[in-house]
Amino acid sequence: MAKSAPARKSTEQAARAGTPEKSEFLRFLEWKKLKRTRQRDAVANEIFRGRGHFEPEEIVQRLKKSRTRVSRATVYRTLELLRECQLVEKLDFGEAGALYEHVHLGEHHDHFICTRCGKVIEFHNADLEALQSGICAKYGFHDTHHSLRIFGECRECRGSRNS
Amino acid sequence: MAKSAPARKSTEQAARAGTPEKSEFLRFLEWKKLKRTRQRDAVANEIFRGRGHFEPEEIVQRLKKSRTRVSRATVYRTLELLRECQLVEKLDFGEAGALYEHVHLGEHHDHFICTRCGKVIEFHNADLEALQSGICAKYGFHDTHHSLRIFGECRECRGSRNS
DNA sequence: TTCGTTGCAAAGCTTTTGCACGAAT
DNA sequence: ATTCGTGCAAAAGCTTTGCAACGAA
Repeated sequence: MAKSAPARKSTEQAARAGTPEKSEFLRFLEWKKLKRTRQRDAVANEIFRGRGHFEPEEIVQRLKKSRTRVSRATVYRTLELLRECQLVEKLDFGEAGALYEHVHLGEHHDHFICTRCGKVIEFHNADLEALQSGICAKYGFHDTHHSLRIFGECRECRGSRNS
Repeated sequence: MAKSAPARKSTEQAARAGTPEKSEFLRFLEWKKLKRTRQRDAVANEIFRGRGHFEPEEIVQRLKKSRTRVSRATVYRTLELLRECQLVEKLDFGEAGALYEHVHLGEHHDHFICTRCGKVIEFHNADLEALQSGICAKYGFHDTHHSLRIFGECRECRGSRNS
């Protein structure tokens, strides 16, 4: 990609990057004076393509099937970069195991995690966000991001209470 | 401990257990028909003694210095039991590493995690809890426990903005 | 050309497990 | 006596790292 004339400005490069998240990543690389490589592109694309949660190994496997081979080490190294610029978050759903999640720019959400069926449900509530902001202000804490996980039983599992 | 006449009822045994968390644990063991052992007592005591966060290895080391030797394997096995009865929670503070936390009965709290100095600040807000309950109800989700982590900069770090 | 980046394989860590011995009821 | 729990050491994962070759700017 970007095989024609190389971009001169970050905005140019970012503009043809596909998703806004990808642009953000490219901007981050530039800012950090890091190089844009085939591998970093591939990892980022693979992650930004999906909307769900994933494990590092999953990305390694998916890429194995694609034309761009990326080593496990590089996947981990790139994941770390994506964490640094907050495009990816590490989650921990307890029983369900530790996962990563692709953060969609400007689309924060929280999670319900059903401890019976393992389902992860996303939700968003503006009042909740507002209240959290208020609490942060009260404590003089400057919130950059946050994560709320509610564990319990989902509606379906509650319905079929037969165990 | 409990060297005189063995307890007949859970309440008896639990009554002289020290902290309410410890009682809860003993009740759990009884309920699960598991045995109360020197090692399980030692691990639980060590955890309930502190109020902070800890890593499994920390408990192993602290116990190494005490008179009750407990193997690493047993610490992990006991930690799993404590998780089962929700007396201990696994947290994930990102940069700061994955930790466990001793859950104080009836004293739920959330966390601010300063990504600059690594400090973890606990807070509690009743409105927030109420709002969360409301959201759960709306989604038909039965909340058993939840975890809110807010990442950012604490007041002190914001003040000394010199980097 | 010059550094940063990658791949590989080795090393590191944390956590889990099989098994024989030991302890609790 | 039984049955469950423990310690040990080996095994498993998962993640990180050193180093020579490679590739982007």
